[in-house]
Amino acid sequence: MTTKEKIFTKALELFNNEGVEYVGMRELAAHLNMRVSNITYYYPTKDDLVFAISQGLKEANSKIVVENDNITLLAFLNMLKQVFHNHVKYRCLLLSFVHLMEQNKVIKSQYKKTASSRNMAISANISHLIKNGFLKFKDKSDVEYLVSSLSLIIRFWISEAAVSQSRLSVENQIHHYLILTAKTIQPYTSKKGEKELLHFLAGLQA
Amino acid sequence: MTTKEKIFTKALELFNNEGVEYVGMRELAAHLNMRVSNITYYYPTKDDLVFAISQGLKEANSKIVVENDNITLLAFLNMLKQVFHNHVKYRCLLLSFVHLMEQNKVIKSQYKKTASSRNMAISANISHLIKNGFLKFKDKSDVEYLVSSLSLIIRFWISEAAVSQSRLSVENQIHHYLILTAKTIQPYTSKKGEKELLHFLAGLQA
DNA sequence: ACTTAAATTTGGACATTGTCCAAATTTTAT
DNA sequence: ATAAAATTTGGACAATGTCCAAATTTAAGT
Repeated sequence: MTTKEKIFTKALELFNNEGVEYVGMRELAAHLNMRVSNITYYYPTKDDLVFAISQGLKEANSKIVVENDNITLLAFLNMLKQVFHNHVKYRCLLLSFVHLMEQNKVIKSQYKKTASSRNMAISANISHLIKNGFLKFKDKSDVEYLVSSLSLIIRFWISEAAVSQSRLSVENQIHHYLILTAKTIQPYTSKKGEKELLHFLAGLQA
Repeated sequence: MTTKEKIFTKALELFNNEGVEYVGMRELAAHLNMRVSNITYYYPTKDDLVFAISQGLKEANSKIVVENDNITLLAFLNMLKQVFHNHVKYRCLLLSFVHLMEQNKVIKSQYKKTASSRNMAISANISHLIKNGFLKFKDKSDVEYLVSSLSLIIRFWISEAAVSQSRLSVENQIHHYLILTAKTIQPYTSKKGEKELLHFLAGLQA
């Protein structure tokens, strides 16, 4: 493992445990048996380090979220499950989300792209799920608002969990918000869709 | 206006505009034609100042959220609308939400109370809305998850808006998330409930 | 093997932050 | 008018992220 990778890994670990804002460069350096300016050689500013981590999340998610015309509702929900797990691995980012947006302009512009492409990916998947008979909508604008709802849950569930559900294990937190996600979709399912949705929920208990 | 109130007001203004973390004590003092240590006389630490502001939001919301057995769905939605407006007035708090939770233990314990009492208030209102024939649920657990969904939207809509909807005016942002809230409730409305809900949505346009 | 250049690591400096305190000043009460 | 209390002030402190010149290690060419 290169020095740069060691820094990345230890930073992610400490940031996740204590919060990005509460891990100083000196503390990070101490954990690495390194001097501070050695870190700044690879990552000139703390923002650069955070940005690198955000790229890590982006890559991890890009491996999961795939465009697929033949997607099923079950596959869609399982995809979200994997995204949730990635969010746990990179939770420091999501917990400092708005703060990072305000502070770090590179992350902000980067994120805007990610956000809109995610929204489009969700929209596309919803369209496919309609076409494939898993979902049905009375009103066209309902689709748009379902996408908004899902975006909100996906982006902020871990923040909510940190505040309200910290007594639960990580696994149970994920379950809770996956159920919430499924329930949000449920009103728009067809018979076929609801069957898969219930199957997904049953699978969560096992 | 007392010195303490002047500090409070100016701090809220600057915090809202620039973010809590990006307004230093010296900058705040300069805007007040005051020395830093004069602020710390009234608010020994910045946390104390932030806590005072959080109390302001709490009081503002407590005036709105009332227990009412005869509540209608329209009244419930209008209550949420006022809460949303309060959130705009105190947006610095909600934007730094998770960050403040981690850092400021007084705010954290304070918030946990507020959060659970809010959840209970929403739950109580939903129960009344069921009893009064505006909502109906097939599954009992659906109630619990609707409450969770509403909590999530209420708490994080402004964070989402700051990132994704910053091009919209504040008024339009509020509209967007009120519609989202209404759509979240819609699947569980009775005929009577849906009528009021549509009336509320129509009122938003005017 | 020796020299040179590049890459890496180091210690110390800098400005900025929130916090704190003793002294000075203003206000209030007697 | 005087004493006490409340308020305001300037300056200090440790901690933070950032930066830079010098020292050290590594790699490459002869």
